[in-house]
Amino acid sequence: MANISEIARLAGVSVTTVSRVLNNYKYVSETKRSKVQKVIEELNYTPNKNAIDLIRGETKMIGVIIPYNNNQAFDQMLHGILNQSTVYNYSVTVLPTKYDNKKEMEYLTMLKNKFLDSLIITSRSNDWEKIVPYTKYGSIISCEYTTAEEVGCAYIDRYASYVDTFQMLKKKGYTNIAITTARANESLSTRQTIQAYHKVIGKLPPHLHISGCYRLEDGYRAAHEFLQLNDRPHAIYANGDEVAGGIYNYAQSVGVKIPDELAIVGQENQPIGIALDLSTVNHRLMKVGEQAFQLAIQKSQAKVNVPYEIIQRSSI
Amino acid sequence: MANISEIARLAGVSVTTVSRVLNNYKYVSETKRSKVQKVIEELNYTPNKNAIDLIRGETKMIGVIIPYNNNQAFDQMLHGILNQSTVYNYSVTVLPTKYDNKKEMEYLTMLKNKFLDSLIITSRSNDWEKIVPYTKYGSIISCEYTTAEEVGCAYIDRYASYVDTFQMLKKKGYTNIAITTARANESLSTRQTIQAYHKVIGKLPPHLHISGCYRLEDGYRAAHEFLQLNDRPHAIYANGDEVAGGIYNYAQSVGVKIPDELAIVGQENQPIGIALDLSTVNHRLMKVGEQAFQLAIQKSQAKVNVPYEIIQRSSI
DNA sequence: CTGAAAGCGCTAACAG
DNA sequence: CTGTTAGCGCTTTCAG
Repeated sequence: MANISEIARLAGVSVTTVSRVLNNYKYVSETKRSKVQKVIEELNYTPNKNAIDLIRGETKMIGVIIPYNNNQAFDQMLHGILNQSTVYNYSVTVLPTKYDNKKEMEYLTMLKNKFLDSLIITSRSNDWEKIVPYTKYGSIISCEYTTAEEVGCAYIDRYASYVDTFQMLKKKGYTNIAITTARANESLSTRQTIQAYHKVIGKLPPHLHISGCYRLEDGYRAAHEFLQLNDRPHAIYANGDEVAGGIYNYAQSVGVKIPDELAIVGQENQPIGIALDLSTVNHRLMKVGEQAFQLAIQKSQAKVNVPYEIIQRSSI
Repeated sequence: MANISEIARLAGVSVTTVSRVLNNYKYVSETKRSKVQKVIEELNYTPNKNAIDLIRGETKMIGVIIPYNNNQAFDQMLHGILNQSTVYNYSVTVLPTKYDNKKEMEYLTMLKNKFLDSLIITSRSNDWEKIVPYTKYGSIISCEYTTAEEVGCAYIDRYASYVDTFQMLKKKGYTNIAITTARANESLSTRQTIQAYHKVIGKLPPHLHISGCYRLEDGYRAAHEFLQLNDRPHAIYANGDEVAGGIYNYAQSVGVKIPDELAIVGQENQPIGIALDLSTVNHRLMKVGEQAFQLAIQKSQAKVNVPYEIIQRSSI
């Protein structure tokens, strides 16, 4: 394909001049400018992005690390990022890790090899000490709070949100409260959920916690297990609305009345929760994504707190 | 940051040798190889991807055009693509158009400027004549059927699926059938839905078609309108399970019995439909995405049909 | 206002 | 097995 020197030759000018009209420089005579433009049109020429990125040392490309690429929560953050990216003319590449440490490090390398200008981490598996050194190569933004000062964050105060939720449940008179989580103790959110439980309710009996919950079927499974306990829970705080929906469905199928016999609270205010009229905690993940994007392009190290909201519906 | 010639200098070899160890060439003496590797470690060196892409003329980057970045259907295809991309070591960049013709053309240019190796189009707004010329610069794969032979397709036979659905509805005895769609006549699926309706049911009265339906609230709105008609529909074929869920919810809220007074069929077999036990047509969009990815990396122009499946639940 | 020339960081003939 | 050299396609001094 045609390149800049061919354009220059055909237009009878230097490559510099061509580069100048390409980049809308002022000091180019109208004669030459139009001549160059004409040749560009004729040859249907488009400058090579790789060459430009190489020389500029900048790509306008931002990477988004997500553990799972089919999870409502991470999708929401991704959508927030995508919304902003189009208005600021950035490209976004999606980097799924499945919480594989090595994969995650490969993605961090993309910052170092100049492929990415910045990286947004929605959830990570490597320790921060492993990640922080890469801030030298580009800005890194986290969607979970971290004390690492080189890393900007757009975060929700999950601990506070969990405390609030348990307090609400307690105030409503629910005593035997169960929880579901995605990953087990390797996950910060899970640890925070349990901490909040300790603080508000007391010790969490192991049989009232089921992890490995991601989607509807997991909710079914969890409800099935919870409901066959001798002292079955009066309320379940699920780690997402889809899981909560599964719990609801299972409970219905075995004739357990919601909320009289079982209260349910989900998270993230998803359509399924709206449809089933489930109470939920909206962590405004899309807003988190939008904020993260802003921090990324500003190469900011600020810690921005995104407020959450408890939405009460009839499942409680 | 360090570059290849610095490594060469420090290791006391030529850049070629460094390049060779970087790319695992055979003919490098163990002595030099380890020496080079040592320097690379010491300097914490990573080769610049832009330089490599520039010289290779290939980026292992594939773009995915989606109209909306928060739509269940397009998300599913994206997830299929993402699933494959990690196993084949490709990167994926998401390109949201909002059906803006100009934006879409900008994305096509990314093929031409060597940023993208190939492009998957989940839904387009420009005419194929505008798009096809870009196949010269990289492979273009469509997730909707097209006769353009330069373009590979991973598609579902939507027309057949719509015909099947209407026939099922007819056989069940439903007579007054309404539909919802996303875009109006500018969309191929909408036109195909209407065609299928014509074929199976007959002329589609305008008041039995509501477009602009994307999510739960739109389903509410549509149901509200449909149910206040004098001859209100006995069945609604919605263009997605979320919309179907909204219809269901609204019907429930006004005491309309499902399916006795109103039958509902959705599309895409989403969690919300499972939870509400809504019948649906599963177009296996994730599989479509996976297929599209395969065609993309094989630069294939094949037309691959992905079979759909009608799932009957209690809403019909 | 214009152009020559020196790179950006890497790969790949080609000639040993 | 190794190094020299010529690019990939563009931007940007620098000197007119």
